[in-house]
Amino acid sequence: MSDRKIRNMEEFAAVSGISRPTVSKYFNDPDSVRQTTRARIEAALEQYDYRPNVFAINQNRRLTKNLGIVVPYLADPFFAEIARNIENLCIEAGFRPILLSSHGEQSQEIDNLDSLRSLKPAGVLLAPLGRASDRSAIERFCEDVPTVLFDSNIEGMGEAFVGSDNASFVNQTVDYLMRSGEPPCFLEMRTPANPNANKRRIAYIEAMKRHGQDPVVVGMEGDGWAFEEIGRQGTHAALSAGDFTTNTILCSNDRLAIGALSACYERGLKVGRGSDCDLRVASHDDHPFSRFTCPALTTAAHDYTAVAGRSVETLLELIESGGRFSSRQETLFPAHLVVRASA
Amino acid sequence: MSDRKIRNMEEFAAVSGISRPTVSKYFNDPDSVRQTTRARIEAALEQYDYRPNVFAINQNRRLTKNLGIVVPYLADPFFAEIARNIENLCIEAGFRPILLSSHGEQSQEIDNLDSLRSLKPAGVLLAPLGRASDRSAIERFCEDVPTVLFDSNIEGMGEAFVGSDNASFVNQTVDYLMRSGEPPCFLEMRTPANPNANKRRIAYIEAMKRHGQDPVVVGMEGDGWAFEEIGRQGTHAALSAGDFTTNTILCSNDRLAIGALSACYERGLKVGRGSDCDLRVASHDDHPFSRFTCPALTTAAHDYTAVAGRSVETLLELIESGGRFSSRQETLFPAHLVVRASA
DNA sequence: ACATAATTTTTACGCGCGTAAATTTTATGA
DNA sequence: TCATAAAATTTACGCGCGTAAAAATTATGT
Repeated sequence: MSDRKIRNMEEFAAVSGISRPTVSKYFNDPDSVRQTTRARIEAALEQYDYRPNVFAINQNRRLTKNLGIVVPYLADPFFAEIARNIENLCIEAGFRPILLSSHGEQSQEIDNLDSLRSLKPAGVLLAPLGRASDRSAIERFCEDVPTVLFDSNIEGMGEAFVGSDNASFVNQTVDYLMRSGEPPCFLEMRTPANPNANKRRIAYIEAMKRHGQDPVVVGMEGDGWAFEEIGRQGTHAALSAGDFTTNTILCSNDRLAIGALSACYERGLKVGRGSDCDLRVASHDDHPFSRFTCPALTTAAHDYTAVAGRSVETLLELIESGGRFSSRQETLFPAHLVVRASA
Repeated sequence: MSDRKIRNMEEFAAVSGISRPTVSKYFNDPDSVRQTTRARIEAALEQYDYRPNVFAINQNRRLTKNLGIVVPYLADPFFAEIARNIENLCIEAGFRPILLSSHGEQSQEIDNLDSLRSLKPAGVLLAPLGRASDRSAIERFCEDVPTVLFDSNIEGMGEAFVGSDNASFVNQTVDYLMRSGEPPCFLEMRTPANPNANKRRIAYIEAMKRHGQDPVVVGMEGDGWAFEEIGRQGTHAALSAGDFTTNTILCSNDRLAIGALSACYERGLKVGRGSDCDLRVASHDDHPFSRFTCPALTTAAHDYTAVAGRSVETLLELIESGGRFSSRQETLFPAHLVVRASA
């Protein structure tokens, strides 16, 4: 390993005794050059550790190997987990993922799309903020860049959507709760940020009617992404007000449920399905932490692997199709019930 | 808003009737051009929504406005939270943060440093993996790019380190636990990924000696970043083996504690400081979720704001100093105790 | 050894922008 | 109104690399 610093491909081509265009060809596909030149280049690579500038590479390519990934809030382990899965799949497919978080804010989401435009990505996987998104900004972006939406659907945006089937989530939890105890009351934020929440509420109401029960929806005040705290305070308020007409609470998502469990604990209420328990709490998402709550949370789980896998597959198909599908594809994966101790 | 698409600064300069170099000057500092030309440019900006390509901008700048941020594992809410703080501070300072996660793997950390090199950042804030880091790769990087380490220190690397004072964390929890009940046993991973863990163990042993007590360190098997699961299984094992000689467990960090609480719950052990409780559990970090565990976790809290703020300040000073400090700076912030219900 | 095909090299331009120097245009003041 | 300063324009080059076309070099089969 020589200590001389190689600043660019020009210098590296010089020390390896090969012309720059051939070196360039090598880096794009090592098999596209003659065996002997490949050996010479790789010998030079061992002496001088040179790697092409990733951003200059994509400056003048017909089709780059960049894939953008945008999630609404990366500090939420749910998105961190799914993003990590997607990133790995992109790398396996020979692409270069660029992960950006919108931090729950519209301005950041717009900035992210703008940054991605500059990267000239081959395609983008976008989980939009939802209610807070600037629809027209996203629409314009989708016109320019092949985009697949995931997790949170916005009608008509992007060439495809991959996500989970909210009705499947709710049907499974409601059915389970109905056959194992009292009918569930539904706990949610009054003004949810995400369209999935609305679909879950509707699915809950439908499911309850199907069971011949009156739906009970309890809304909580609060805005932003501090779901646990909203769930905690909202549950305290609802318990004080006597909003829950049964002993069973079905939360719209796990983070609210974590807050609800916290409130129950603070009030000395025992959660679980035993006869000595005061309440049952169930939820949706199978958040990475929900296995570790006390009691562990009964929940409907996303098929993380399927959603991540299908999202990447769909995007790659889209790219190969030249950026357009004949019609917008929607893929929804069913949930699977994870029964733990809380309900 | 015209529908004509502007592809680059050249075209935008044309439609705004100003020369490209002047437009370039405007985007770097709107006040650096004459009022009338500024008005003309901004009028054009309202008609055609053009924004310079962020990556081309930094291709040939003397000093870019890019700042790199590398964290070892972004799916850990602790790092997500501190990264979010740092990102915001960078933006306020007029810089452009690029956040990368090493996903707990050496190869990814090396890749990240390499990507950053391509971005020609003005500086980098690096929270290294720790034990899994490739020291020489990091060392070479620090030679080329002004770098400040944070959270996890590696002796001699980078121009400065900003983090928390592990001894302060442990002293506060140990002192509190000693004066409020039985002496604590220390629960940790046998082979921790992070140097902070080692410092905490040493500080625990020191603190116990100071109190005239025999330290009891309980090590848990396990590797990787699934700390909750390691904590859960390890606690089960330790409880079965009778490793805890007192009723008080002090965990090395909150994520292990979350797992420990889960194990206690599964065994029907009541955690808290009441007379009806079987165990006390305390910990370190004040992880974003530790307020919502059942019971809520007593812990020593990082001064998130101070660490994030000082890290960014230090990096900006470093950049202004031309990338070198006369000597390596180390800033450690003390913890503050957060007493909740678990101990 | 020779014709042919396959690679490589040379040459030259492009991506989108920063930046420096020389020149021209505008603004300012007496 | 004219000299002077300030700002804008023109011109030209650079960043690190992709890529296309033409010329030169190698490898292959017979």
